[in-house]
Amino acid sequence: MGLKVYNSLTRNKDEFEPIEAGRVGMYVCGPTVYGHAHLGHAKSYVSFDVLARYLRYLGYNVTYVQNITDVGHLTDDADEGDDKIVEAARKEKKHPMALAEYYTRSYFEDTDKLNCVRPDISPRASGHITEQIELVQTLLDKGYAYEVNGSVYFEVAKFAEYGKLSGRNVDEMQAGARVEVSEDKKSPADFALWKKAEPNHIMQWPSPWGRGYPGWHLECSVMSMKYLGATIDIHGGGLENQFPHHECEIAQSEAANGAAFVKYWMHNNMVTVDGQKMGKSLNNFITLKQAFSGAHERLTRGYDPLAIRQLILNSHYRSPLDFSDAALFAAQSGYEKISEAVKAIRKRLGEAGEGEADEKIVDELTALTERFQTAMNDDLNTSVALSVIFDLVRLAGRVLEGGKATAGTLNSVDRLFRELGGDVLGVVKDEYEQAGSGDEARTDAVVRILIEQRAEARRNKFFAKADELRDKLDEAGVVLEDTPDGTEWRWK
RNA sequence: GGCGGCGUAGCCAAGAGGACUAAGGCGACGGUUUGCAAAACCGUUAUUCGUCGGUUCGAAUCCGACCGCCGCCUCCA
Repeated sequence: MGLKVYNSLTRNKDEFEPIEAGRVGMYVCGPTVYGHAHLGHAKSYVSFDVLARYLRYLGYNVTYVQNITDVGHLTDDADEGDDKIVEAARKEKKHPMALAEYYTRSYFEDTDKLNCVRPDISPRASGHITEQIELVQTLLDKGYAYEVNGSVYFEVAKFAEYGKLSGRNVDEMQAGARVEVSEDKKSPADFALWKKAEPNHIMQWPSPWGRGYPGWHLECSVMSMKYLGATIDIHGGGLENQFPHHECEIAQSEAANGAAFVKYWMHNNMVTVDGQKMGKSLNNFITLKQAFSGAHERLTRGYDPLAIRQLILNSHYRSPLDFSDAALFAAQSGYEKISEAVKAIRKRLGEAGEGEADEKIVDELTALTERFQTAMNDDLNTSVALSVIFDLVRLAGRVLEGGKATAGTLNSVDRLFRELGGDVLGVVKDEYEQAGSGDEARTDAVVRILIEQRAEARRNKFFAKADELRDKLDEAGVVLEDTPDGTEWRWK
């Protein structure tokens, strides 16, 4: 059985078949860089990162494009209001491009920590103004758009299929919508392709219709077309962008090209914090940097970025995910459990003698791999895939327990951790930091002196003294573990 | 007002008509191990899937009503 993905367009789990055999072009809506990325971004980027990783695991040659929106995203979807970047730049007293650059770097910093593989291309909207103007001109030439006072709008009435993705009927929507209608538009549903810029507007470019800037929806059409062709395999993004953003992309692209825009539309569900929508006004808005450091009043501690990644993968990408301190804490424990198992296997691997892999173990590993693939093939059921990793952890524990596992067996276990846990899910690292460099080495030396003191006390059966040392180290954040090979320590 | 989703153990979360007397994680508890711990391993922890009805030989899974929660249609991934 091959991969099936839920296609928002067909509202069905469709068999995945790329347009061109062996190659996949995927485009995912990226950040508007006017602030630090938050937990909501993380769910989207991690979800699609796993999709790209799994497609590669299956052997596809994937080209992953994700835009960086640095112009054109207005604070108001009724095509009024200011550009988000410009507004934020004004507040931070920076040039808009400096602000965009700052938050673009911040975005990559955070997604790198989440172990998201970088997109192959991260095109900037501001770098594709020429192409955007060309698309607007094409739409005008074909009669799908009209110009009013230096702005150009897409005439939704001309595109009969408008609404096919989101299942909305434009006429029915008008009644209760609170969208204020611009006087320039023929219909409230029409959307801006190009906006006229006032003379003092910082970001503006010359165009056939005067100086202005592109509408937000335009960039995704233009950049996906430019790098992936008129029809792409997968377009991903957050559910909240299904309407109007993606609907508008379809209208522009298909009207201009006369060809289907996207074969598989995939949408990830939203994030809540403590059961409520995350919003700046609710005081539950948590950025990734805050989640990593713990600098937020809703959090009791900082969390490992990969623990956050694991929490995201613990539920399905199409299910809503609630971030709470308790959920993060549980994910952190679970993440550490996996890490410790991988480290233990690799440590033993360094000491194990040569030997073929145990056939029984190999059979079990094969069964686990099959379960993993079946789960992932079913619209990326990462929750079950992750449970397979935990079964692998238990298997690893059993393998180590006997003390006489061969290098072959240990290698097989480690390889599965690397392929499934690492390459696909991204929660197992290739290398784990080892104590032994810089400050860590000095700390290690000091802790070892205390460990030796305790060992001395234990040898002499002064257990009270030994326990006191252990308790005090614990208070200082150092946990001791007595193993057959001596005492190890780690940070609490 | 229009559209959509969800409600599974103390918590997080899979499962979507019969292999379910319901995965996995966290937590808790018991055992092995330990001087005692920690870690690891083994085991226990939902006779039941919001409530009430219906369809069916069979329902957590389908249908209906009701209750509760959440989201989109404004900013937001």
